[in-house]
Amino acid sequence: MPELPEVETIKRTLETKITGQSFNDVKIFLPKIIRTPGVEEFKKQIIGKKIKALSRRGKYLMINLSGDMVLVFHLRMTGRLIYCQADETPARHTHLVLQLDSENQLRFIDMRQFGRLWLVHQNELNTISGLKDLGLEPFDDAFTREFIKKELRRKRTRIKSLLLDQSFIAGLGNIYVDEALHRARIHPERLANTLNAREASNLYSAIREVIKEGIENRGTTFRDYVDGDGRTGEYQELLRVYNREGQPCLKCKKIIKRKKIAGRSSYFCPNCQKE
DNA sequence: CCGTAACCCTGCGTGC
DNA sequence: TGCACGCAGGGTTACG
Repeated sequence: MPELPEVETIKRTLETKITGQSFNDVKIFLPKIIRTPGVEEFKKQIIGKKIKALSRRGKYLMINLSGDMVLVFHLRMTGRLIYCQADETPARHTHLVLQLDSENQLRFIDMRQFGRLWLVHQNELNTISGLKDLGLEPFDDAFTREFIKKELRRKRTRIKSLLLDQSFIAGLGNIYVDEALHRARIHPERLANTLNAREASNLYSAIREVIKEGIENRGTTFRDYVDGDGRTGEYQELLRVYNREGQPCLKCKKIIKRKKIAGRSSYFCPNCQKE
């Protein structure tokens, strides 16, 4: 499940390889993954376009093309974007193959078929619901201790729900939210407006830490995630609570619990993270 | 404003 | 061994 660190890792692994190349052909095996435009229009518009740069916003990956067009991907749960040679056997669930220069290809693979892409003009990016409503990036200059303190005060929702809300902070998903809350020693069911200044400050630091460490370790491979080269991440080795139900807390040795909160499996230490 | 749930989908773990 | 079933999960949408 690619969250910010995973998408950032994919972006970094791909950009060194594909920047400067052009899309010379395209094969679409599962048309519904393309949200806009229609299949024929998509082919017509993308063929011949040159890749100028890659960027990321929240969990969205953007490929900036010539003609001020942008190819936007959201990988959702199990989506993969792989750079490879044309003669490599296509993996199962390959839904889109973008032919680059010579024998190189960019392939979109997605077992669950939840991933989506859009091809739009630069000034139509604000028509993509979800992308246009994204909140601040954890490393945006505007994302400060003061910002989070102020925002938490006026939110009555549970802190876990709030951190998963992409219109509040962009890029956090289930794994990094649980990790951040554990570091900040905050129970996932606490109401946001009950957090004191100290807790808000700790949460701010914890979010930036886990995201930074996630990127430094090339993301978390829990099950499906791989980067643009097909390599797994390493951060799963460093997770302190996520997917560790029944195992001892690395800080206090109490047993990690799992509970469904905000519709998501939530892992926490009942001792370090009091209600 | 907030919470819950359905929806999309396939693989996998569980229980019979 | 094999089948049926339920669960997992990001984000959007609908509804109370």
